[in-house]
Amino acid sequence: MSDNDTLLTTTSGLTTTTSGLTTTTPGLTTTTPGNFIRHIIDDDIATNKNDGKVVTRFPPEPNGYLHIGHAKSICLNFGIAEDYNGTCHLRFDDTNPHKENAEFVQSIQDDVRWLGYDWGKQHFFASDYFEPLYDFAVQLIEKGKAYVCDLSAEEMRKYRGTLTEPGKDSPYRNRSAEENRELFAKMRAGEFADGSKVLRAKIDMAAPNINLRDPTIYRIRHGVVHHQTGESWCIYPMYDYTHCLSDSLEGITHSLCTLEFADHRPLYDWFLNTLETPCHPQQIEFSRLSLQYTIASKRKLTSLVNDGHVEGWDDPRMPTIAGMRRRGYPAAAIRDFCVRIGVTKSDNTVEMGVLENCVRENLNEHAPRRMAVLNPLKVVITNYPEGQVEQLTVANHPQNEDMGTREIPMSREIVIDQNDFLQVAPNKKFKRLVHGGEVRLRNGYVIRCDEMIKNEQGDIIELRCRYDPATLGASPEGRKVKGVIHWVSAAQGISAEVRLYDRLFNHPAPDAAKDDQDYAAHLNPESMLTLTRCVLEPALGETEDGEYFQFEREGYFCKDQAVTADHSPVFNRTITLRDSWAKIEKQAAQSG
RNA sequence: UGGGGCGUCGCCAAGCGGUAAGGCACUGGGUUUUGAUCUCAGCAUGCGCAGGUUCGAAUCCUGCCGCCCCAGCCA
Repeated sequence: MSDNDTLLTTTSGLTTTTSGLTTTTPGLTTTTPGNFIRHIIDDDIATNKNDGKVVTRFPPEPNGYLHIGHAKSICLNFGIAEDYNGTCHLRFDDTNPHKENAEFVQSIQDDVRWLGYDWGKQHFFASDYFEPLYDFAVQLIEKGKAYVCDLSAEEMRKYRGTLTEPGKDSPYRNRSAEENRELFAKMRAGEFADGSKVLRAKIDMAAPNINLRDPTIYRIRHGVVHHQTGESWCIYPMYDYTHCLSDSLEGITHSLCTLEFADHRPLYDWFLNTLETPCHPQQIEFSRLSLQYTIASKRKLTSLVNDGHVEGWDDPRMPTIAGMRRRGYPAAAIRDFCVRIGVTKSDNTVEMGVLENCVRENLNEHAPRRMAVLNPLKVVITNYPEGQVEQLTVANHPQNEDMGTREIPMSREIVIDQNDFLQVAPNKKFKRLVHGGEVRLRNGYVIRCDEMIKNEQGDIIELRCRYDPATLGASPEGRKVKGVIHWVSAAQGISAEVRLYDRLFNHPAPDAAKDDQDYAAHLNPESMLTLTRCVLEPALGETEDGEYFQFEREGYFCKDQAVTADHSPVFNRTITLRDSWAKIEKQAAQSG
């Protein structure tokens, strides 16, 4: 995959439910919407092409972490393999040791596995084929279809011609097979300096498709230690040459890649037609994914990390798989997203709302509910017995009894969120607590605010309220209390740090300006807000990293691996709850 | 003035000659001890434009227009 690339893709038959065809293949029933690639495969199976087998592959280059665009490709390739009872290989396209490393190889494996896919024994490296690839090159030379060229990179560019003018033959184009074989052997033996020679396919310097103007297939690279092959090679094959042959060697039937490789297909086919190979996979191109408010170019993601704009590849604001995992996005939500966006050949930019909807939908169903106060305001219940602590039994999920219950303590002093109290209601739709008004404590009693205590600056620092003992699990007598707010008993609550995340960029297309500089100017300065005085209900005291919850009325949160200096837990806000109040507030403000 | 790809609702996306699926978003109603969830309803006489073929065209033909990709010894 490329440097600027976004890979993309969709669909998978995992646990997602979407409308669409229900295909029953031996052993499994899935509901995965069809797409043009699946239609092609259906036809191939109908005509018994490849003996009805389906073998795909996900071929990342280990030069960075996987991002949401790769998720599309992973779901497409592994999803198809699953649905057609085929296999999907994980193959690292590691032909450029200069940019690749073992950390990336590891992270890619972790991410694919986390997404829910298993390549079984089908784990390969293009570098596994360096020896056979070398032999194929010799075969090309013997057929008079490749030659060693001494032109410099710059000269080669001049000889290549332009988009509208044909190129011209290299003066080295007609070397004999013997001479080429000898020269190529010396290239491998390390007798030539970097850049002094390359091996080129001999095709057609006047081809309208520039990829066919005698493309380079081997270059010399001394002094780099390849993460898999060490220093055993000083010549490395190029992508176009390596990919098709690797596919063939592995018996891939359908080689799915992104649109920009469509121009390379003639080359893909040329190598396979020219050489004696095991099989001829079919390359099919689909469009990459663009997600609003994010960038998906590995080059730029790398610079976000290296320039310190984020804290690492797994920063919760990053559109990387690792970042989304740490942010708390469930793998199933990402898979669902990949199914929903579809697979086509048209350019597309998906709105963040689609991904967010997938995350909320999944979390709403699976996240246990808890109460947590992010911006605490002390409340003393004046008529509540001093020293008394009640344990209230509350449901972990309002719509799913199977998720059980938990106990939450209630006492004379509690904390509520500062945003849930206003001295005077700003409009008639406001239904939280106001001075002199009533509100229900979620899962608890109805309280009335009698008094506000302020500091010298006039800030409200404490509320004095009374509770109605008859309102636990019951409506109050003769009046309606519409508002419900969350709270935590002050003495029993545990302190925590909560990180509120927002989009990394404040421009829908930070990538739009093609120059690599611009995107940084669109970084959202408020993409992370850290709250350090949060109070969580006791049940949140023992949680594992990665465990997620809905903090009622606030959003979905996930326990982070970090811990504060005083050993308090840290939670990341995955996403807020849908907020129709924000809209009402705006309208109310306009209409009074 | 080269080659390749693409244009169906704000964003995705079905459709493959028989009279515009679905999702997200949005709007309005109902339920609700999360302003959440859930639920009901609405949301393209129209498929880049213009002609043509046909009883019938988003689907076929012709011609335009627009957008994306390609001149790495990157993938």
